[in-house]
Amino acid sequence: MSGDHSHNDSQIDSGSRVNDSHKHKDKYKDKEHKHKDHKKDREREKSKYGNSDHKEFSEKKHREKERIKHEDVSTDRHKDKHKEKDHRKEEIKPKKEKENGFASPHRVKTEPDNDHFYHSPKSLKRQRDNDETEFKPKKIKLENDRVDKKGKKRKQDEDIKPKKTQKNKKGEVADGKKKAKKEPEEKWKWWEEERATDGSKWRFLEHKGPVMAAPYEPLPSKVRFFYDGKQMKLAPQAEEVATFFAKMLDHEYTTKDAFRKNFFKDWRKEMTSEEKSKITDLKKCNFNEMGEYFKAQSEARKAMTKDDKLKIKVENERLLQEYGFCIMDNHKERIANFRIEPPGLFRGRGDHPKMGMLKRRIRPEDIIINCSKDSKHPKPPPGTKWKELRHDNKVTWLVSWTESIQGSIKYIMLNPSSRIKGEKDWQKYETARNLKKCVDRLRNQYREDWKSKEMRIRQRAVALYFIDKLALRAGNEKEEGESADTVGCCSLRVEHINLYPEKDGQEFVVEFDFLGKDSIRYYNKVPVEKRVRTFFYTSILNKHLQELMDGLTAKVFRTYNASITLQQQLKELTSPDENLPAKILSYNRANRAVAILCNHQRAPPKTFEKSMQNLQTKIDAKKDQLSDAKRDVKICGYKKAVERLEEQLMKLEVQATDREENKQIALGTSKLNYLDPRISVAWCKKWGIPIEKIYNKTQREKFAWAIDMAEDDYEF
DNA sequence: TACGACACTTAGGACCCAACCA
DNA sequence: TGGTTGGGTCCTAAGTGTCGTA
Repeated sequence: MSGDHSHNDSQIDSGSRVNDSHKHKDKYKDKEHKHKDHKKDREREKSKYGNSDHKEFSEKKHREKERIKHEDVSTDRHKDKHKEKDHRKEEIKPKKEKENGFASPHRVKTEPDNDHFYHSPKSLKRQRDNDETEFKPKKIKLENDRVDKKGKKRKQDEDIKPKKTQKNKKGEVADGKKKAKKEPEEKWKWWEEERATDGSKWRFLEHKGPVMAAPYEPLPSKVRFFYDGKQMKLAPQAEEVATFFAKMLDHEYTTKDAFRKNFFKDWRKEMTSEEKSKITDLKKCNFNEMGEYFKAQSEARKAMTKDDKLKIKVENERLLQEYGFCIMDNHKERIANFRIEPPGLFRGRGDHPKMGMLKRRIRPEDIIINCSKDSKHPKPPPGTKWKELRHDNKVTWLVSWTESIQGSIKYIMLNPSSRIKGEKDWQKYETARNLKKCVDRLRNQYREDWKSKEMRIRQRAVALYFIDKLALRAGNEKEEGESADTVGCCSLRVEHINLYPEKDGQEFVVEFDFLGKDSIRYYNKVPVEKRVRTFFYTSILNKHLQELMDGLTAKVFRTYNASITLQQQLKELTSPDENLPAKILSYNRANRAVAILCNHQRAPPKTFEKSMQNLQTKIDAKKDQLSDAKRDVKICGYKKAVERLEEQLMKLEVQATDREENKQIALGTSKLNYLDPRISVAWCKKWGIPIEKIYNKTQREKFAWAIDMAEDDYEF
């Protein structure tokens, strides 16, 4: 271990190790490599489909037995090691404990109830026939499909036997045409139907293929490019790439060395040999006229007449209707991204070594189409061919291609509101709920493992402890130089942590300071249990986790801890006598607690200070009005007016608090990806909050399953 | 068992547009 | 009526985790 950890030596156990350099990773690979046990995987795949149906147990309550608070003692502004984004991080992460008793990162931990609480996973088990070779929809059900009512929830053992087919089950394909028309408002409740158990993702898939990027339109001749002060006409290929740069002139990217270097290198590849011999220095290139031209175009677009704007809208709508939906297993489903990514310059995040490289244009010849054999296949644009036409129902994607920067595969897939995504999401939260029932056992075990004689085990246990306690990401290995230098729990290196036997009056403090996903800084100082002063594990934990609980991986801890924190915070923060805005503030605060835990940040809005000022002005004005009204009430008795003003003032103040607290925190990511929506739905039902106050339309579509199935007593 | 390819989820920022306000 | 604001949507990068193969 050659790493520079001398500053920590006094605290570091002789067996300890933080990944000290990429070079040393390999050393550990031999021992801690990933394991594959296919048989086990298959078994897991099977059992995964059946998790507990919470409905069955909603009567039973979990008792909170233990609450471990990990206060965040960190308030220090820290070193300017990381620039840019770091500053915003700096201000939000080391939050002091707030009035709601919440400190970042907040932990609320509960003990598992007895295992009987969770029933066998039959209830979610659904099957499709495996032997049905010809599954062709005779009737396509739109979103407004009618679903036979069979009570609110499926019963525990109702689906043990495989249903013949969806159509048989509902009897709709054969005879249900009229029914479908009768109740057009009713949405398809896929969550009341059976699931495939054979690993297939669909039985029938038909779509129109992707919308290709618009072809390049050469610049009008009046828009000139100058090299070394002299006008120069570029051939279309080089010109197109030049316009990518010109469109970004106002962006900071174009000042960065790596961006310029990568761009210039790739641009030259697109030049004719004559252009290549002339254009040898990016500094001598003048793209200003191009830049101005695009600015003017965008201004013109903004200034278009209503009519012209409407025409564009109509055309977009037409494209959406034509390409934005597919037919999957009898149902029309929305596609998430049906457009092929247009060419441009790669905008990696953080200090990305490939920023500025040319993202080349994707042609039909690069595109793989996936659909049913017996569907109407999408046609490539005239005179072209798809790279491949595939019929793989073991995957969910409709279209794929390989991008030119990292060589990774891009996909067109379905919208979050689709059955295929919803089922997976539901299952994710069920796995997290399974973790809830054994989390204490796991916690006891990793604490035991800290004492292990084997360094490997100690490292693994400490990594798990931090993944659990701090909701860190796993931190998979990455190829050096291929992307920004970011890390997660298992790829932390010595320079990312400091250990203090005592700091700010606390014993055993670990200070984390590293760039995580998207180069978002993670800064945190945490007091830890004594034994945890030392070691980190450098390789994949998931094998171990899999042994501890079926379906358990490192990221399940994030989901679990996020959801349990929301539930706990909602209980703590909601007071029955609060009015609606105050309750929503409480919800947002609970949501915020999770966002802070998961380190979800955003750049403060550019107009933040100003908009806060405006709001304050309004508040002041309202206060004046109120005191005037209070004076008048004595004379004229307009009590109602005073009450109204008080309420208005309260609303404004709540709004200001909420906005201030939210300055650098992004709530959306946790809401969309980590919080079991049934917790929010139950909370809304319990307190009579309209669900629209918590979820917008898109979110309601995504979480339709949860809105339908969760009652006010749902327990995560 | 090691590794690369692949599939899919999670993520923040850009952009658009409707509501609101002066 | 024009400008501003902020929520919602789109975009696509950047993660996690699994699978197939040698």
